[in-house]
Amino acid sequence: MSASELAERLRAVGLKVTGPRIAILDAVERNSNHPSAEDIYQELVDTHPSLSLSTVYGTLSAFVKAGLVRKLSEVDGRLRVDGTKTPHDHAICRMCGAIFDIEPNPKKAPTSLSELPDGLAVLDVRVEYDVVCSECKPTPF
Amino acid sequence: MSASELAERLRAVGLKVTGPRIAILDAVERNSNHPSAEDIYQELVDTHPSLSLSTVYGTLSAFVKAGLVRKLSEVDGRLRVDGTKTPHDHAICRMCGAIFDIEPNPKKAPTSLSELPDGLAVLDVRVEYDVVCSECKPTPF
DNA sequence: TACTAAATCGGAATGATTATGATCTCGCGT
DNA sequence: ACGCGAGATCATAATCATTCCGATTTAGTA
Repeated sequence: MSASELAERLRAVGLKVTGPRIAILDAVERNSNHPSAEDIYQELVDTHPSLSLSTVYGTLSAFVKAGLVRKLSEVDGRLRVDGTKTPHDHAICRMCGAIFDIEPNPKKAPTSLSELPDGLAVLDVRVEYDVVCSECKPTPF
Repeated sequence: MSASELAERLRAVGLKVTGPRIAILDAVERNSNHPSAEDIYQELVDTHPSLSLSTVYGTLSAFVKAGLVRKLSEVDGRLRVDGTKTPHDHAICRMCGAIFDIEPNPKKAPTSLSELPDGLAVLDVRVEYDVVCSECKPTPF
């Protein structure tokens, strides 16, 4: 996606367009490995030497609030984000930390949002499977 | 639940029966507010003065591995556990951190385990709604 | 082009969790 | 009942992802 298209995406959600934001949004959407803040920083620091890790944290936080990226549960104590456009579920291996994308079964979606009680305004839904992947299978417990 | 019943539960999953473990299992199952490790420690330290916070962490970890309690996503950077026997979904207010129990709609359960690809062995499933609760509603963003 | 609020930077501070190593104790076998 | 050994507990220190801070820079507007 070109820089001007990325800039337009930022404007569309009311965020100022800056160099770091374009670079980070691009990196998050390009990286389908559910990167951590540190992952993104390491991926960008070569081409953006002045980038600060604290900017990555702040920018990701702004993106999550704006709905540009989704936040996963922490894995191994690290925040992980998902910048893909089509929501899907995740399976997280509790042995090695690998994250697998799981296509949600549309007929078996989680409780539909309108059925939630009271005045809860829903920002996002996460469906996560704690698993042991085939790599780690030999000693599951 | 009596101490001997709690002890039996521990034995059933292959865990040694100790004073701290009985106290922590009791506290987790009694406390329906999805407590953090610190919450449990504070709840028990008066009656168990020698209890160590690190024991609470280690014991909770053992309980999660044994399937006695479930782990939720971190809220405000803290681990939260759920010791109730009947699994249910959760709505987490991202403004104030409150956690609400959501009764899952049985007709709309998440992807059934047998449909997961490959050799993934499923330990647990989490369905979590990020919400803004009615208390925090006025300024949702 | 000047102004202002917001964004960025770098480093220090925070704080939940984990690691460590020295006791203690449960559960088993004698 | 007693002793043994593996595992549990304790107290403290270390870790490290994340947040906070004040100073500086910059985007967007008039």
